[in-house]
Amino acid sequence: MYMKSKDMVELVNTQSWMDKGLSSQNEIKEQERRPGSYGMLGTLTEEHDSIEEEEEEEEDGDKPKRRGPKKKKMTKARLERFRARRVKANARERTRMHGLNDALDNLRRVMPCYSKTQKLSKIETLRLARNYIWALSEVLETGQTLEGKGFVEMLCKGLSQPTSNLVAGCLQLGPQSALLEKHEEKSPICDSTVSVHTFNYQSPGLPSPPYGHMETHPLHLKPQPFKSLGDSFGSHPPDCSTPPYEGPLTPPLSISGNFSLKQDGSPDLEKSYNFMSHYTTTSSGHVHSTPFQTGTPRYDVPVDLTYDSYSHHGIGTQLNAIFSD
DNA sequence: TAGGCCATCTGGTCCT
DNA sequence: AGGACCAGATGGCCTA
Repeated sequence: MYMKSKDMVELVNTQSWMDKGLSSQNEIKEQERRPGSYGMLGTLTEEHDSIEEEEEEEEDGDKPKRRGPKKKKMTKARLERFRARRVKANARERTRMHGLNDALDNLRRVMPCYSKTQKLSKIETLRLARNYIWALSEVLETGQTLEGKGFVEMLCKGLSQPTSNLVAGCLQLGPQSALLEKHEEKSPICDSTVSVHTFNYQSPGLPSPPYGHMETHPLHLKPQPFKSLGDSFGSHPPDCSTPPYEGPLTPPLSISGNFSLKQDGSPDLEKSYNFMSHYTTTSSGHVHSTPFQTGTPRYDVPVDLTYDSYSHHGIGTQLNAIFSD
């Protein structure tokens, strides 16, 4: 009854995978590698068989009868249809999740800190995005210049120490670094070949470009030395393709509504992140933390680090948690 | 080995 | 009926 994974790959491949051009050997191998994939269908079939048996038992047993429409017998034909439907649904779901991941990737690209080699995790990307929106709306609302330190602090609220270090490191890069990035396709700070960084956060001025890629980031459409956020966004918005906004400002984006703020105006994030760490990268491009050794001299970003550790839920749950707090 | 992160499968629900 | 969306479950990979 078990369908071999190879057969399943072929089956799926002939469906939506071909449509999306996802039929590379690597991806097929990825599918074959995954234990949760396809083999489960066999299990599922058995489950249905057992349901039938259970129903038969119910008829002559003492158990109360099941309500609702009686389940039809799983004939071979029905089973086949069910299986085909399931395979199609799986393929759709896969495609959907790929789309979601693509969107997340696009989001990563416009974040103040982007590196192809050092991807932020999904949850950290969402947190950073929230902070970024918050910081930008703060600029729009108050029109005030954000000090570099303050900007970084805003961005790092609620982020893990490794991500905070990463953000702070990226924001410290000057235009030279942007050039480097252009040549090397990655920021030296974010280079995954450099495994450990600490940041001596000393810039009293404003964050310097790049915030990610010059080509894509809205703040980089006019690559010029950063004066200040106030200068850049004051009466004359940056020279970008977006026409100047003439209408009333977006009602403060309901900062207090979108982000629950403490009295000092910072997002209210409960738990403290109570260990200090460097950030390191893995071969898979993820940021990982390394706790500092006691007594090791270090220069950390003086960010009031808080970290609300959401439990491991689905991304939907995580989104809810992020946007409801 | 534990924990974080991830991709995938799956069944339920809602919508068209 | 079929597709989109969602959340739970599962297991692999990686690092500390």
